[in-house]
Amino acid sequence: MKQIIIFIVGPTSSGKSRVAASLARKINGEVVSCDSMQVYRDMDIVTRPPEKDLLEMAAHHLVRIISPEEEFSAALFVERAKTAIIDIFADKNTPIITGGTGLYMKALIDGIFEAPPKNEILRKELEDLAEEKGRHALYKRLKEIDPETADRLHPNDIYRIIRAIEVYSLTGETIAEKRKGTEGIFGEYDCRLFGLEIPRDILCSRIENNVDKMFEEGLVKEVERINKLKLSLTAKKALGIKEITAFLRGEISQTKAKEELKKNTRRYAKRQLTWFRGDERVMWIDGDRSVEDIVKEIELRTTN
RNA sequence: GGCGCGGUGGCCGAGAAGCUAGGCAGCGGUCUGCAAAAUCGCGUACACCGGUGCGAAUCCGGUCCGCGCCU
Repeated sequence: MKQIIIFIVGPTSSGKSRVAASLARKINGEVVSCDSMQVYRDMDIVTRPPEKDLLEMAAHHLVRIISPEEEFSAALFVERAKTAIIDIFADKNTPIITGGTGLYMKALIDGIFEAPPKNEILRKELEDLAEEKGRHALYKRLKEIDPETADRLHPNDIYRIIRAIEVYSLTGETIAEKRKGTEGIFGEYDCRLFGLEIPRDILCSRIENNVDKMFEEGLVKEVERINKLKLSLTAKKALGIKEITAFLRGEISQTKAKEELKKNTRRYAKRQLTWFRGDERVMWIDGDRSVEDIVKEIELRTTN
């Protein structure tokens, strides 16, 4: 019989962390965070890692493990998450993977193909080419080497077009080919995916409250502090940095910065929903009720 | 009460007889090494009622509402 892994997904502010920690305590589980930003240390107001009481409730993995100056990626996540899962099973506990980073989740569950990491020189070259001759020139190039992937991408999606060309240039194998042979942990374990569903208006008001709280806790000071670091490209993308930096530069008012952050967080939540809604394997459960009730339902649905 | 100006999709805003401005917000989607990112798609609205035109958001008359000035 396969070992069970529980996944809890949902948009930001849906209460995943609390549910995960409570569930972990109840069933001898350990939480593995699947979050591209909570891996970073020293920026707790921006990334909002699980609160202290939750960390005390159960063991947590992949939370606050690297410096904001370090780069992170889906592939690095998968590597570390797999290690964590093995360790947890070794302790005879149940892994509870929780988080809102859809790509990381998918990479772990369905696999991520073996390929070298980004190559700055090559990327610069391709970016320059796009600058000079336009995005369509790059798209055309991809179409020649990997028509299958090109068909799946929009000609303006320069970001992925570059990666696709990069992978081919570095390995001589196209993404389309590589994808065929990759598998994640889905077949290896009995994966149970749960999604916390919350009415959009309630979710939005929670998001707004959270942003207000972040300001009260000293968001501005924190961003001022971390801006002195050489933030990695990954860490730099955390919500709040762009907005507060604009305020610190005097480009916008603090009120405006707050509004922008709320808006961008709402949009982020929407994109997360789009991501998880598309996965047929996710069992959606009502997230707008007490943590105990939610935990109970997950437990019930996991045991049979 | 009289005169004038104006009422355009959730908001802002152009157009002044035929050629569905645009922006913002919102909604939906895509996603394989920066993903809290990047990227794509989606709205025929012109206050109301009549009239004149082949044709009216655009012209005419009236009604209502808002603003301003006058008595």
